Amino acid sequence: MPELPEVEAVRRGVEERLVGKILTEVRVREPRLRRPVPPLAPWIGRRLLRVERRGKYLLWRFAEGTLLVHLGMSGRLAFVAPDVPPGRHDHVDFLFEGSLLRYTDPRRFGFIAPLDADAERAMEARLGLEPWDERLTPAWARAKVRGRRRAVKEVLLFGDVVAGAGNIYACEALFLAGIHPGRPAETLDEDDWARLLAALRALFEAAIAAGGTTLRDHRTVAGEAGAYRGRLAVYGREGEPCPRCATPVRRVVQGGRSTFFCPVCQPPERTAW
DNA sequence: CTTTACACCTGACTGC
DNA sequence: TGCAGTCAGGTGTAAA
Repeated sequence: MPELPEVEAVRRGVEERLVGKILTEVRVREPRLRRPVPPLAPWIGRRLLRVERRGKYLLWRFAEGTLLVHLGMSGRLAFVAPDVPPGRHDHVDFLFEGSLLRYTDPRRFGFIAPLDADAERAMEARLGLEPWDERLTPAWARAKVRGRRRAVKEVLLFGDVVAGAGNIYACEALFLAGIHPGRPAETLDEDDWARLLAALRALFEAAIAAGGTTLRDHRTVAGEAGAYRGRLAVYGREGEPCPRCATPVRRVVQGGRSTFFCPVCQPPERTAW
């Protein structure tokens, strides 16, 4: 589910209500997430200083230590009234001085883990730059993928150039930039990267403003669906007319995942297949 | 180094 | 209705 805009919508909502508050209680009903939920008792009594986002990861910065939260494919965080009984997939409750933040995750692909300095360094080494990082220039991106013949769409998903794009926004950004998803990453010149980076930034900004894209699971922490879905140009629209040229949108499979694109607005040139 | 395969889970949908 | 098969917004590991 959640890509950068959805995680950012959750980050803002959590920060708004919980910064400065103390974690007073944790209830773990189902510890079997993608990684087992660690003992959280030591975190009780700690004050939450701020909530950061890095790619699709949430970093809960406490006065002592950091908790890393990832929502996986179907994870949600939502504020609920303290007397609402938990449902089948409501795995963890966090109580902060009367506010109940509930973690729900039907597929259990998400995780909650302490993040020490070493683990954070390892994460930083693996992860690409934030879309708005000043170091993320067309020249930097081009150098980063030198020698990689892998398709640009798969490189976007891997997230080691730009962090935060998943399947929806990778497809949408390539459409906005007019770049064929199958082009080997190393064939993009600086002009291509300039358009692609600009497209990603504009797309993420618009999607964040709309509260993200809800296909199925995503909700803001207030429980509202994200409104960006209706603005998707190609994702999930196989056979429908391209909004720019009316050519039917095509679907192909790359790395086992669906890719949607317009064969006219995103001309093939040199493709990976 | 790169690429591929697969594993982790449940639920929604399609076709028979 | 039911049942089997397919697909889904994401990592992370192992093997080739």
